[in-house]
Amino acid sequence: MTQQNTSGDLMEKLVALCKRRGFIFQSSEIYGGINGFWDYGPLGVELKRNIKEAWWQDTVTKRDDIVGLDCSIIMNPKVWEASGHIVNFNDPLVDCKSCKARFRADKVFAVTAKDGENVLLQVGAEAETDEQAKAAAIAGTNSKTRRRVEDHADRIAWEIWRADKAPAGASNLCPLCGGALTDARKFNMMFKTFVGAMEDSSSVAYLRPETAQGIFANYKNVLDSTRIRPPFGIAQIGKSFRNEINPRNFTFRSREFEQMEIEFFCHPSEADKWYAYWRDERYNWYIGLGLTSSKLRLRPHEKTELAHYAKACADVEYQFPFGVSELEGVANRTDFDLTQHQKFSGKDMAYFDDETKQRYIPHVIEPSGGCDRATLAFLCEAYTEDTAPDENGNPQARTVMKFHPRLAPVKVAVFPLVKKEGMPETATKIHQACKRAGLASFYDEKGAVGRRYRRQDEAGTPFCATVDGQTALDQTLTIRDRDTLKQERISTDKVVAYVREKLGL
RNA sequence: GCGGGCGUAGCUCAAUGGUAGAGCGCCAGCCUUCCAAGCUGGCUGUUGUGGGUUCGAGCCCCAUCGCCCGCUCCA
Repeated sequence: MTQQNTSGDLMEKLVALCKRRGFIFQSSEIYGGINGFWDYGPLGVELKRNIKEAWWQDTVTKRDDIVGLDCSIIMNPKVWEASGHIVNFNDPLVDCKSCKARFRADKVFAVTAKDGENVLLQVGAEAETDEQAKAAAIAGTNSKTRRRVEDHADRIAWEIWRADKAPAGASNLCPLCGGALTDARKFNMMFKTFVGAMEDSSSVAYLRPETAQGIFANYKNVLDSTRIRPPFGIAQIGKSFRNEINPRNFTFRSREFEQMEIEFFCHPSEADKWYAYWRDERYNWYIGLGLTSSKLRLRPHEKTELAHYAKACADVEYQFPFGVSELEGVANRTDFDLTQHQKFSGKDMAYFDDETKQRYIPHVIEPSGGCDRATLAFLCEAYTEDTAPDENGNPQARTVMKFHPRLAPVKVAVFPLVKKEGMPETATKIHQACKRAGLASFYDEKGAVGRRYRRQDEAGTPFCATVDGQTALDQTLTIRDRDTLKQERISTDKVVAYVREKLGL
């Protein structure tokens, strides 16, 4: 409890800082906001762009076996029929909490037989009517119970209800394993819209709930338009939409979010190998960008946790202040998706290997990461409170965002120590040189230099270059490290090279 | 979705049912030769929104939106 209160404070501070410094705003805030949607401000958009750029560099640009793609958000609705997203869209469903089986709520009944206060029988049954449910319940029980029910038929009180009409507080039972079922609900998780001006059933379309299906739908196009061959991957970054019942935890569960997904196609016999490869590769990617390994976990899914299409799955999880939650899932989706699309589209999805003369539908390993979740994790990781000495040498509280330099929204800030003696002019020139060199640079001459340092600390700027009295004499300035507060004197014309080297560029 | 808490200036918070305030920040200047607190002046509100009660509502009532916490959920 204490820990959660502390954590809550940390999250509150982070949310406040994000708003104050322009990382993240609530969407449509002037109209009272809208639940589950968020905007990235000037610093936030730079941070998020840097994360996406790092991902693209590391998964596409630096590799020979992955190509990129950018699909439309709205696709032919048949895509979602094939993927399974649209199944039973309008029917209330219940899920078994134990065995994960799913049923239409109007086809599952709870049957209870009571002899006075004595419950003889309480089961779930798949059926169309009350009578069928009762019959199924009797048929499914053991012979002893069946005899008691039949012998005392006149004393037995039957309670039978449909899963979507359960009395308040009553829970339904799984017809297969006897486990508890969730409440009945509609899975209208996809945002629905209409293509064209007419709003009728023939024009219904959906905002994609994942970018993956666009990749599967283009798998043939990529094979035919490039000379890439399995094992190979297709990567995409893009927005997806899910009408989450309960958005929560700042940007963590949003209704509009950005995904970074790879679908990696390989021979079925190599799927396990590639699954292990990508699981480790993706886990290490986050560590390389500064998430500490003690807060990062790689958690393999239990068999019962696996979705129907997955043979194996592991989550990269991060210990957020509000709990351990998923950043990315790496799944072995087998040939499920391509087979589905082959079935629904009638197009052949098999790949013919000229060397082995073998024809097969590739299996797919899917590393699927949440860009906004990664951004939030990097924000949480970066948030640090420490102390720095003030002008009298007394320690003062300091808030600093310790972003990995590669992700920092601003790479370098350039200051004149004081606003006179030509220092602003010199500093401006250096600032301009940094910008020309492609470094995100910020110029500030307002107020005391200590205040400017602190402002940059909150923005997470790794380096501050300060022009002082000595600059005019020997063309050197001080460059200050965000984390250590240490300063070095370097030549004014070395600022770009210095920052680049520290960024690892 | 259920239960609880909260919503006042950019931020943190005050204000018996009776004239909406403070600190910080921000802006303009001054002073400042290296780590936020010096000086002068200035800006800021349909008290989340909509109704209702009242002579009078930031305060009481209802609804609604949003945020936080706990359950639930996350094919």
